[in-house]
Amino acid sequence: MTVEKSGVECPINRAVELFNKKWTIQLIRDMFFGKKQFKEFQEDKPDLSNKVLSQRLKEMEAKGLIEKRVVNTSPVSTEYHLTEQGQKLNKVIYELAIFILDNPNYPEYNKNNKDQIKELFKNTLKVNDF
Amino acid sequence: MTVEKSGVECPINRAVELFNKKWTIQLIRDMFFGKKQFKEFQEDKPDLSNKVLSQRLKEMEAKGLIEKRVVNTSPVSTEYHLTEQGQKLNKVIYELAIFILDNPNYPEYNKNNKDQIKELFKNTLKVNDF
DNA sequence: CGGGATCCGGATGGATACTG
DNA sequence: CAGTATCCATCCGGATCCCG
Repeated sequence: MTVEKSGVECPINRAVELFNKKWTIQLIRDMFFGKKQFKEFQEDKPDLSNKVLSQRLKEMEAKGLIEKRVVNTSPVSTEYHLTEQGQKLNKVIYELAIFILDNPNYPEYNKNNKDQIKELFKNTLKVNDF
Repeated sequence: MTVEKSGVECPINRAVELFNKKWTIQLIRDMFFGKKQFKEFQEDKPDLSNKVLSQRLKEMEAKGLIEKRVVNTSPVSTEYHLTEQGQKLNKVIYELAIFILDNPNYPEYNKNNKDQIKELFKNTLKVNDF
């Protein structure tokens, strides 16, 4: 690629480093959709173990995508939020969704639900705001 | 998520199924940047083995992202191209690149090279065409 | 050149049990 | 609720050799 010749890594390689661990993308999506607590992230993911979830959250925090807030100590209450940087992933998530929704290989998305889901993503991700 | 309640999978889950595997994103990027041959994909990836590359190409073909063209039989010459669907990933790739380039955590991209790389991606991915 | 077959190691992640 | 500690299965992928 031309990028390498200028002496820097291709940004796509950097991006892959950030997102190729399992569950990472879904966790970011979940935070856009309002999930904050450790347990919430596991609700619709029966095979996301404590260990892996804990690892992912730490990694994402170390990479500056999310931040951890200890809200209360007894009972323990912790919240995870997207950082300002993390929120800039809204367009990536949106384009991923659009790619699938507009893909004829996924007929489960039809005229009955497609536009609704698009609107849901568009509003939730605030695609036009940033 | 609200999506699940409408009876369909979240499109992000579907997207993750497509791109989870190692090298997939880079291979798609490479094809946007003109690479076509088996060997070309390995050039800047010293640890992408024949086996894994072969697997990835087959998977991507099965998923309708790329197509295989046997150009010549002796000597063997095969080309891999993005399908019409695959080409619609241009915006996903673009947004991934932009996210990294505009991220202050990657100071290797500075005023000297950032705009150049952005232009390169914008032109190569033809972001405004589709 | 474009792969297939085998072999094998390390990394990843899931299950379970336990703790503050 | 939010994790930690262990154990274990699997899977993924790299190396090597081989073939048309």
